[in-house]
Amino acid sequence: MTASMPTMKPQPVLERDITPEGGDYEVVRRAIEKISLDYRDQPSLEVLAEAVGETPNGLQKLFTRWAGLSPKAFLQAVTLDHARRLLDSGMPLLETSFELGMSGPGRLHDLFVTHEAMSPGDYKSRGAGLTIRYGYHISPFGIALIMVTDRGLAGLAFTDAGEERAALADMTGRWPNAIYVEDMAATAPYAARIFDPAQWRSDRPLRVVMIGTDFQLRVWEALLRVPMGRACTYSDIAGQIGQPTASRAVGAAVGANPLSFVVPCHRAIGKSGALTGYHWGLTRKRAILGWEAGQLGAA
DNA sequence: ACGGTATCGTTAT
DNA sequence: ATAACGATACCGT
Repeated sequence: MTASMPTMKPQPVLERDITPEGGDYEVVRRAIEKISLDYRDQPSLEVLAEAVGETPNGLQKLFTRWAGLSPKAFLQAVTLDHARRLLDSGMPLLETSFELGMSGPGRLHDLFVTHEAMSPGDYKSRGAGLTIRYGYHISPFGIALIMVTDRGLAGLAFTDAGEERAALADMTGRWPNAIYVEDMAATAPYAARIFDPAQWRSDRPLRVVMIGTDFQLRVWEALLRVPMGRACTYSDIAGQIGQPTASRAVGAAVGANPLSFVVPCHRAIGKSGALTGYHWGLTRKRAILGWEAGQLGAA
């Protein structure tokens, strides 16, 4: 109420949304919510359009522009069956044959990443001595909160309009001793390339810093090996890091992933094919998986 | 589909 | 120390 209310948030100024896909997400999100709510009765395009306040034609266009996938195809991509298919198709996924040291260049199948591990005991604890610059950017999956250090990308969170503050608190709470500076100019280049598949190339690897416990680091590194268009189970990862009975702990570690999307925690699903959960909302997980399916088709 | 239980890293007392 | 807590999985019913 008073003039001096430091917690009163200045509404973050978002980058102008030049790409249509970014602005589409709000509608897409509502459509996905509707779809997952009653996917059993396979809602028609008309019903869907009605629910999100678009014309059938408009929704069809918008959806295809966003996902590279028609609403109908997307609807299929959200079913249990499809999720199960993501698990199987062909070769064993988490082969140890990949060279992937604790810190050293690792490689993501799609987005290329070189990562540096920073376990809290190893470095100063809880981000002490670290300066983190952050900024909000429009992404295909809502607003992305991006955090960088001078060594590379350290955090990526998602949120929706009006909830930026909560996402920031969530992230800063993970490394409470770091110094935070809002600096959109520093984060914008990351936003631009992370969400544009055309820029995922090995000749320009994305530098990433992973801050977590040893266990978490092993889980996140395992995730980095899951290629786009595929999925693995929590117990797959447990087995792969040599602790086959720890699938529940793996779930917790996956949930603690500070680098959403870049470390593809959305590709971890239950053994039944159920999506089970996502820190930034199950709807977002569906959106990302569906969007990836569309990107694959476009290639 | 639902309920109980073994399991285990993390966080908070 | 220890208790509570999951984005699990498995076994009943």
